[in-house]
Amino acid sequence: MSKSSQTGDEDRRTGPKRSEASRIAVQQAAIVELNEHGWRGFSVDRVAKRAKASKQTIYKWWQGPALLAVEAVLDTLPEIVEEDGNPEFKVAALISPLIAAMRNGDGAHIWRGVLLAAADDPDASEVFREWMHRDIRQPLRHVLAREANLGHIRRDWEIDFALELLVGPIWQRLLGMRGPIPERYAERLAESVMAYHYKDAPKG
Amino acid sequence: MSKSSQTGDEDRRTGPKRSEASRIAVQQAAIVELNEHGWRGFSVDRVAKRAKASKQTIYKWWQGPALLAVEAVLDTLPEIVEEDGNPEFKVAALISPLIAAMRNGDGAHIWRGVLLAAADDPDASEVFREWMHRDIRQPLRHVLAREANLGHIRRDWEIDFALELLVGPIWQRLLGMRGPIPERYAERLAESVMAYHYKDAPKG
Amino acid sequence: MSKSSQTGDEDRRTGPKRSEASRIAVQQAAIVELNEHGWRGFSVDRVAKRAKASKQTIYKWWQGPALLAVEAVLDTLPEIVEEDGNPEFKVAALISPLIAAMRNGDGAHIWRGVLLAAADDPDASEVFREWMHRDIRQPLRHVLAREANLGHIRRDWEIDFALELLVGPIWQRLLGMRGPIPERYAERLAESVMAYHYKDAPKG
Amino acid sequence: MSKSSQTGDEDRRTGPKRSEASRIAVQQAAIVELNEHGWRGFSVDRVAKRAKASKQTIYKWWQGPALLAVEAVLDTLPEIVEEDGNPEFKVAALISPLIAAMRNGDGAHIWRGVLLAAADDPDASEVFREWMHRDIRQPLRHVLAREANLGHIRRDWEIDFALELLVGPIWQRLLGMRGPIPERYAERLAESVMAYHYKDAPKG
DNA sequence: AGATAAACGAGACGGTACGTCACGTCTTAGG
DNA sequence: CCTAAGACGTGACGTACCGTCTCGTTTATCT
Repeated sequence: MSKSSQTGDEDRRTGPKRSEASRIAVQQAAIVELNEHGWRGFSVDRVAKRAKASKQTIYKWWQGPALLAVEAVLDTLPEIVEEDGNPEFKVAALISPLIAAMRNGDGAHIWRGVLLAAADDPDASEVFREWMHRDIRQPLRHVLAREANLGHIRRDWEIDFALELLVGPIWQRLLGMRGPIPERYAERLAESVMAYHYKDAPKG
Repeated sequence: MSKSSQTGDEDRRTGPKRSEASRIAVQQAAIVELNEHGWRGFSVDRVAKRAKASKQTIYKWWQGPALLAVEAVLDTLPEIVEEDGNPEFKVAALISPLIAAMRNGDGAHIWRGVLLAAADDPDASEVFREWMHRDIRQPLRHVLAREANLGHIRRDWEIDFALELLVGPIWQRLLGMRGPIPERYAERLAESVMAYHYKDAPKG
Repeated sequence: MSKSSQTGDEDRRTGPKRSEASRIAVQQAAIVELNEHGWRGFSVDRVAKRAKASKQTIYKWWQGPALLAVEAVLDTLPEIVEEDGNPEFKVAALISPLIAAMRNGDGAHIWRGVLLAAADDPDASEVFREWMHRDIRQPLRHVLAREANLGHIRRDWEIDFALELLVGPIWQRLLGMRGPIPERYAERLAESVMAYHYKDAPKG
Repeated sequence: MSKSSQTGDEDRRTGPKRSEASRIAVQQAAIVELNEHGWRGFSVDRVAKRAKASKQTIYKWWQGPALLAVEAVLDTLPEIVEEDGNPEFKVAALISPLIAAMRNGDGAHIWRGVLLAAADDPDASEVFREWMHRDIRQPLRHVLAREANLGHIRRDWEIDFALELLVGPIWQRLLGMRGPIPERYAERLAESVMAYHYKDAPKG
């Protein structure tokens, strides 16, 4: 669960705790709504009605529709696991859960919504950026740093560019949205990142 | 000017013509509004008020806020010009007007709005996609096809992937939006496309 | 035809005359529209479209929708004819064309619209009032003045009250509008006027 | 208060009640607007602005501008009180609150608006008709029925006609609207009703 | 026979209001 | 104190009509 949906304080003393049932109902409803109406038609009122929750409760735990949508979907991603293999494979592994999610039925539609929600709202954007930083950029830096021939890729802007090469094309796919995501898409993106960086690598 | 804001028929015989002054006022107002309030706060009412136009007129010529925003900005892009030079340079030239626009003052903010507007609405998305197809994908295909070592890049999905590698990272930049777009960005994207495709190229 | 739809000047020198065909088409269309949509939904745009006339033409000859509606209907009333008979009969004759019109198919609906149109707009109201003055109040005054026993009914407010007794109930019918106008309605109204005034008459 | 502005259910259990302050502010604003702009210029937007209420709230409790106007004014009428005296006086008493309201400053203007609003809209018309039925027609029937010499006035259409004689002239006054309502107007109308019906009465 | 001018169809335009929808805040009552 | 239910002010949506205006065509009368 992301930060903003946590209580944060541990010394709360009285009254009932936050209802987990309510949280789950709201997030599930949010995903269904995002799928059925897209980000454009996403509405807190409808989520509340569907989840049989009150708007007050939603606004208490989420700052607004954008954060609600973004967190609801991000919370469904699996934990990141360190994979073994050659660096290309490791890089591909960073985005393959994302790509798997998008291939899964309405996944593309939903993730499109997330992207838009994140872009619409500064706070949601921040949450999204943090997720990407933690779950993709950080591991990516590790892989690149440890890889013998790419040890020279260290500076922030270099990592940023690698990240852009890795995930940017996914957004283009998502926004253009023609047909399903092809096979081996993650692998090809990883190859592209590698190809760009190896060209500067010291030959050996 | 994009398709939907043209009359299309040349044999209309009577009645006043579409007011060019009104069209320009509306599109300029739209850009200002997009800059000041972002896509989230973009409102036809305000555009109308600022342009001293009536909502009815706007809705007559544009289907809604999304198309209004997208066209207003796309119409400001310069015509595409064929450039000379090596293939990498030619590819970079395809996106450098876009990148130049984004570097220009509020450009990034505005283009972010365009991207969101296009993603929010199917029709705006279509207009945006057509623009990209015509102004970027088509020339890209030409460059790749003529380039000796890349003549094997022919199939649609190959072009699509090259396109994704070329523009995807820009969207990631735009959505993440930290700091300005670095120097030689277009060139680096072009290099990345080339690096990926040359790796499959028959060695010569 | 009422005043405002006449040209008024005889020294026009050049150009075509007012098109009678257009005038008729517009007035007929107006009546149909008044019937189909009531006064609430009466729209110059639709009248113009139905009559294949241009709005400009309509606004040239009529000041606005209210006058258009009122005149269109008033122009369908027959000329007033002096009738013979006892005073009660003569009084009834003053309103029987009106009542006949209201009984005629959609007449009630249409006249309801006229009443509303007249009340909505000062100019239309004036036209309506003039019609009533000329076609009902004036003849009514004559009848009352000539009738032996009612010669004492002379002052303006007395005539006005008689007029109110005579036509007021019709408006109440029109606004309440339950069921058709009963038989002998005009006669009963005339009786009521007489009954009220005879009670003050010098016995003889 | 009229029917449509009541909640109707008494077993609602949770949530805020309807705000009485808002209801009052809206109805008062409605009356002021009706007075200043007449029915023609009556606009929900302006009422909302003046009452510092939201359009949504207004549309929640009133079906539209017509019902808003009609109810706002009808709600200002005093309760009906049974009066003592001869039948003529009793009949006059039925309409004297109405006539008093019309004499009161801008009353005529406002009531004119009510009449038009009621005529413009079927639902408003129904509310108006119900009010008239309950507050005028019903008591009128009682008075006529109990009066020795008029016991023969029983059938619906007879009552209806009496009602038309009684209130119709008021509408004619309201629509023609020249000068103030004269003195003893209610009494004269009552006399007229009586005069008409006594003429058929069995001589005693 | 032009030239002149008005009438006319079509319809674009700036406005204002309509009736609906969503946001985010606030109020009430139940657990 | 958390929650469901939902009323409320704010403001945008997309549509309809008003009354003015500009086009280009079609008559009539005047030179």
